[in-house]
Amino acid sequence: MQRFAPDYGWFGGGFGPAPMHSAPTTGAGSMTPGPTAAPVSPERLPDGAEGQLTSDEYNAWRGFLRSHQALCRVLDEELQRDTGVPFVHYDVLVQLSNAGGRLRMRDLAGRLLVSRSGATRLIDRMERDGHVIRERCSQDGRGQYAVLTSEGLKVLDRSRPSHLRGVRQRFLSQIDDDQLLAIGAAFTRVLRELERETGESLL
Amino acid sequence: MQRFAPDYGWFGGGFGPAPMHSAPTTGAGSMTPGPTAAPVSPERLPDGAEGQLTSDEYNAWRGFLRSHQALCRVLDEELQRDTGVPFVHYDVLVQLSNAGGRLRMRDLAGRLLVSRSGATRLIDRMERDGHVIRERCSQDGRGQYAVLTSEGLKVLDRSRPSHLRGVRQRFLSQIDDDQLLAIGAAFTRVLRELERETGESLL
DNA sequence: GGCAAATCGTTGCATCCGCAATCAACTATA
DNA sequence: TATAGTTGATTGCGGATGCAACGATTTGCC
Repeated sequence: MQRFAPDYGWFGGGFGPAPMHSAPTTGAGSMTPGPTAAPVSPERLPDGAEGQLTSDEYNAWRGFLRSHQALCRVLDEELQRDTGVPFVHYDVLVQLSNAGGRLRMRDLAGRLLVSRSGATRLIDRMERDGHVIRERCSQDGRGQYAVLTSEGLKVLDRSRPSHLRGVRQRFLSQIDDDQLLAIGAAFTRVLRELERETGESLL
Repeated sequence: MQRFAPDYGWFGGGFGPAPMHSAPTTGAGSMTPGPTAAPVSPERLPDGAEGQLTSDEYNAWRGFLRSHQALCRVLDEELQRDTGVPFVHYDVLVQLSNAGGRLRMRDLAGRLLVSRSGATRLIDRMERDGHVIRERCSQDGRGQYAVLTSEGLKVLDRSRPSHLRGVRQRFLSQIDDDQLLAIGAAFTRVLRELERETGESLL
């Protein structure tokens, strides 16, 4: 299962000439796929402005993408198995708890980084589960609060330790203190840049 | 739009006593939500084994989660706008290109970290777009290859520069060289740990 | 060789999500 | 105060995904 080029094709010119491919209509089929893949020189800096990634850049970016996928899947499975709560619901419980128990739908959507309709449906489900209830907003007749129920809080308290253990084992304990600081600072800057670009508040 | 406690409630004991909440059946409604949120002491180490996060840990973990959400959304929008290709399709094109132009469905699913049915549907769509075709596998009668078409390769080449520019601007250029190395190394370890746990190959 | 078990890709089904449209309620301006 | 424009939440709809089940094929074992 060796994989020479660490895929994503983002640095080092990939495979030299250009891979053969069959026309969309008929596949010629005389291809010998793997063995002649050009070995890639590491640390090749971006050529012009057109953008290849150095191997360090590549590692960071692809590691970021794939770690997130794999990590979230595993954590979600674990959470569901242990407490029956999906990762997204857990996130809602935490946000509500941190906000003092209640949050306008709009603000909840903002903190979760989901659309408004997404938040509506999410709270629908969690209301069915008895973990939140809706309450009309007295100041603004259009508004709805999502309110954490005692059942919801119990579920949060019950699932937090195991979830945090999972996060520690798979993420935090793989990272030494310097890296932790570096990562925290880097992501803060990333979010700040995205805030600047989109106008949304992300921090 | 101030937000005192950096939400996710993962360090520092959150709000002291326990937030009031109404019973699921009837919301009493006499809550004064925000202002008395207990100020949080930063850098409080995990108390026992039950797991709170230090603020550094919290920053890294939450930054990781939120950056990914925000970043992928923006990059996907940009990619779709510029070239009509969704981020997922781009990933497929890259994987195929790196593999020399063709990949068994199973391997493609593995590299994309999606389910097999997910890969099937994905290739269905991309085949409709003319970016890939299917080819039977001669060695294994069960197998199918997803094969990059010349059209697909053209699309990849056309979208790569702009996409990479976006990745640079929003991610790589927010990170200095030390941080880049730290992040790359950290994620590699994270993936290795997940490989150990799940048995799948992720690197 | 022959049969059981495993693997590959696909499909039905259910779930979840975002966009656009909608209705209700608030705000600003004349 | 009247009216237009904005904002909040919900709903219909289509798209994308995973799980379980299925048929086809290969592999392992006797």
